[in-house]
Amino acid sequence: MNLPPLIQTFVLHFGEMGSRWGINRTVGQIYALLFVSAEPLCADQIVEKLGFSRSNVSIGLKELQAWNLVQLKHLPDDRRDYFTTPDDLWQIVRTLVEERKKREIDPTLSLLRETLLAEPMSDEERHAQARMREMHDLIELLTRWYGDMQRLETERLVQLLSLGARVQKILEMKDRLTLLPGRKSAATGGDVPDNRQGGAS
Amino acid sequence: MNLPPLIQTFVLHFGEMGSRWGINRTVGQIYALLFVSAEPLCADQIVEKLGFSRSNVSIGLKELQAWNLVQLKHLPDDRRDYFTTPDDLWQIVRTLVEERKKREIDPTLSLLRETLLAEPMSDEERHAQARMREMHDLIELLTRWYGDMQRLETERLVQLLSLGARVQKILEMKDRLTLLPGRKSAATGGDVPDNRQGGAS
DNA sequence: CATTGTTTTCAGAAATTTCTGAAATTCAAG
DNA sequence: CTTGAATTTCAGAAATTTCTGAAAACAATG
Repeated sequence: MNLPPLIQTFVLHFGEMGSRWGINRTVGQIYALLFVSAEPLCADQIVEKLGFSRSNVSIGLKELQAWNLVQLKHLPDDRRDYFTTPDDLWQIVRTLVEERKKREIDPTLSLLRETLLAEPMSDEERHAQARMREMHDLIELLTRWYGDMQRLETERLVQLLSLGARVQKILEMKDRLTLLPGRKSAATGGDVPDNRQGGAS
Repeated sequence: MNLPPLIQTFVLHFGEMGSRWGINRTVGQIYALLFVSAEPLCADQIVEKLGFSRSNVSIGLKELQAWNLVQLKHLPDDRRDYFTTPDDLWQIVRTLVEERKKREIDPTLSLLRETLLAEPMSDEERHAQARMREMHDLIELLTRWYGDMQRLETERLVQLLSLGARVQKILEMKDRLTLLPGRKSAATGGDVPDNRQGGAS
């Protein structure tokens, strides 16, 4: 591996993290390298810097492309592909979540929905189904929420996140406003559905 | 594998999903099984139902305990350990996120912080550092937000999530209120402004 | 349509992870 | 202490994943 120490540390760490998240170490390292590089890199440069075989890098890049995590660039008079990561970190996060959802959450939701249609043949299955329904509803709630957040402009999203728990205060304020006599419910577009989950523990 | 079809489907799916999230298939299946079971199960029952070796189950259960994902129960006059998952799904989600944060996010944040202290030796490193700072700040923002959410009571949290994008509307309303002359911004954690009959749509 | 520079594919090698059975350990009760 | 039911450990087997080099495919150029 042929990198300045600072970058090497980072790259190794992300290889490690990647593998804990079900992403192979090579791919994690390639991504980390692209992420910190000022300029787009081509496959051979990556080979040179990380010391993997050419084919390994090729497969890794293909995988990153399949995840929409890299952008392709071309230099004039050079037909090699050069790769970068988006400048906008939020864009990266969005893509990551989106892809993960597509591959893991959505299929899980489908499976749960199907399973919930089946006729339980025993109490055992009846109980299992009830649990699956709880899970289904929870995932759906989270997914809906995510969809809403995904649609917000980044600036608004950051605003909201920065607010953190203080959003609570504002909601209480809204409660008070909407409770005032003679006013129609304020700009909420309706009341919050009672979506309570789970119970005692 | 010795399970009713409905449950088997679920268990297999979660084994699969587990392995995509860096959790081994066995552990995923054991967890799924416990999750849908009405009664606590002991290791031998799990062996019987899933058909893994006894030792494999033992290791899997140990791992789940290390992740705080299962609860131990004891039946009177039986010294075997029986395992369940919490009834409250939100509790499960909280634990999952918390553990994942502890193992992956926190170390990453530390590494980033350390890396940011180093003196860059080249433009290459300087640029890398700038990228790492962006990443650090983003993760920290998300982590802070998560900490806030974690602290909310489940009921409040669900309320907030159900609100989804509509929270926007409320914030706009709040903006309008706080923009009225003579008030300081409310987003700083101060108390809630008293209600003016402003122009909420 | 041959040449050249480049990327991709793929079969098997290497590495890693997971799983097993046998032995060791634990611990409550006689 | 011993016994015996239960759990854990661990070395190696099995399975899976990752990685490589050589060959094939591709695509722009003359």
